[in-house]
Amino acid sequence: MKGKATSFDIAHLAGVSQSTVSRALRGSPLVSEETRRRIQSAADTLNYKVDKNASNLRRQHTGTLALLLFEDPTADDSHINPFFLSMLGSITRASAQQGYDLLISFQQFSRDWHADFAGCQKADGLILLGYGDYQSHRDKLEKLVAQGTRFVRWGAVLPGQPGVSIGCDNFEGGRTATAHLIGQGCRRVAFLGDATPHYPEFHERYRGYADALRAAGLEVDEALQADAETTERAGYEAAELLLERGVSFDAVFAASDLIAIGALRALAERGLAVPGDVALAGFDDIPMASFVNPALTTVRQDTGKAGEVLVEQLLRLIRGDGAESAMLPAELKVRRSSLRR
Amino acid sequence: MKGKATSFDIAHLAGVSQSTVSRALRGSPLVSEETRRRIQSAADTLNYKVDKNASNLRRQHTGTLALLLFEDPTADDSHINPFFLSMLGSITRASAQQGYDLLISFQQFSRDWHADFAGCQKADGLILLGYGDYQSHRDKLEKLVAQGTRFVRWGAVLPGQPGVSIGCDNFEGGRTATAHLIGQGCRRVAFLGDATPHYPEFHERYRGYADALRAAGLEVDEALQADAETTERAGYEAAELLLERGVSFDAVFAASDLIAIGALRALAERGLAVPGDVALAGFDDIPMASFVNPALTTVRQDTGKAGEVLVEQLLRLIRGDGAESAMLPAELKVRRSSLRR
DNA sequence: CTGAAAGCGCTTACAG
DNA sequence: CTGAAAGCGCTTACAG
Repeated sequence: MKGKATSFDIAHLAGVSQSTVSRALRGSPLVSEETRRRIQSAADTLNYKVDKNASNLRRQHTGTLALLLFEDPTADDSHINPFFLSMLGSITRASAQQGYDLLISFQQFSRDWHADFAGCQKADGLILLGYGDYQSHRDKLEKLVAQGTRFVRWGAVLPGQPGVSIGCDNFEGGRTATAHLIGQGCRRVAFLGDATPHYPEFHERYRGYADALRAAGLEVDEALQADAETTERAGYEAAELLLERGVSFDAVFAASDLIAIGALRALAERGLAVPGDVALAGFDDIPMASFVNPALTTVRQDTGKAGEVLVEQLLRLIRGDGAESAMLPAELKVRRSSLRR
Repeated sequence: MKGKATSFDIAHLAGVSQSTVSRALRGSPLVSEETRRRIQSAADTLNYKVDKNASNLRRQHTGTLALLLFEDPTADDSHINPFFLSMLGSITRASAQQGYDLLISFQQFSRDWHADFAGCQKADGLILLGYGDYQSHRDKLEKLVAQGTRFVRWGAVLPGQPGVSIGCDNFEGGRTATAHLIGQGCRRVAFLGDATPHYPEFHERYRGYADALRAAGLEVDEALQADAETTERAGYEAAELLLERGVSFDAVFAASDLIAIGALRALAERGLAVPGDVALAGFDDIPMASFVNPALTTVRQDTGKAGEVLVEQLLRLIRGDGAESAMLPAELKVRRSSLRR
């Protein structure tokens, strides 16, 4: 095969000007049916495809969305967090449905990522996904806003945040899960996960947890909380820490399923039965959650819906329609790990 | 902020020509250190980024790789096959490491995908990932080759295939898993999964299965095979079919973990104990495999390695170095689901 | 409805 | 080591 066909080649073949080829192929109503047909068939025989780079350069637009996936550098890098993987799938689908390509890029929190994508014309807009220290994140978000970069982020939805955020109702999720554990007769409910404003999603879950405890007339005991990022290992270690502290507890609410699954292993190794000795609940409803033994009670985040909303709001931003932050419902999924009666 | 800065803006600011700016920023050795510094600092203050579209158009290159993910349209579309998700993660990482962006695109087998990416300058090369009917796939692969499109595919590695294929040693994986089941004392080993050349990966696993049976002096009984695509539901249904046939079996080798997990559920519902009544093994080692109860014996495909090799070979193709098909080792992971003694 | 022409923002021979 | 100029392949006012 010789070099790629251009619009000039097909103009020549169809006996029209190159401008008309361009118009015809972009579906302009200005072109007559007959001309359009001739051009189309010429394009087909030459196997012509519009050059995206040229088209994008001219139109100042890319037709692609970029997904920036942040991973905590301390996470064991063998596997991506399954929750994000699930989001990735749903975002990919949603973009495709809207006719956009999706560019995926892994980023580390520390890096100067905010500059990399803003204005280099790789994408019309950005989707930010990932946990991590929000305080350090925030500056970059503000720069993004200042630069006029279109972006939406997945995360906690709180007042005063820069840009558009989509997230689930972490507070309500935490509250419901904890209330459920209390409803099972538990009185000493531990919380596994970071509980500071640095990690707003976990913090909201923690606030919901504390709220449920107080509503039941129970004390919020700091000795019952242990930090953990979202990995199985961190969950395992946090549970061990709790055990070593010697505080008594009859339930664990983990800020994520991965943490819960790690805790489950730690508890089993100490001979503690779930749910018999300790009732357990997680957060996310990753695919694994229903397969562990016992099946894990958790708060489901609807990743399918999340992807749709993220893409939809980003496209609104791109079109200049104005987008809004939104909070998606979190749904308690009761499984065996928390059923004590 | 006003419109984006161009190379002319920074040329003006640095007091040089636009060509020099371009050279300096691309790291040409022709530019003096001092000039380069001045240009760099001008670029920094104007927050200048090279426009990818323009650069790519001029250089006739994109700096991005496209991943075409094929999903069987009959699969329940709530979740992507976890094995592919894992591959996706590893491919993303590997591309990033090589300085390439990754464009992800879901495709249906039926669609005319082969034309969509070839020559439209969206990507320098293609990675094809997904199961499905190979026969219908094949024509398109041949067209891709004819068009000179650079691509590598994940799949069975067999003689006479168009293009470069990377896959794991499916035959050996199937053989080892089956031999292990036989070693556990099983004599009637069922195979769950399509076993025709239309699905070459499964077919290879089936051939390995049959080989192990014969090597042990056991008969290959067609009544012990049931078709299934890679979903939990299909695995469940295939196991049910087997049960309804009334044939006796004391082990199941499933062509994928998802199939195995579905079978596990079907067996449990009939009151059959795994591994007590039926020993079970799968293929892939998806994250879930170690979390089901009992933990699933399986053949591990090293997705991390797979992504690296795929990207590496594709880049060789792009550079014109010539790439070769390669078969990666498959490793048996023995867990509780197959241990009868 | 169609064509001639400008221009999107770069890269890279060519000339000095 | 640097600059002036051509050109990558389109899209889109402008003129007819």
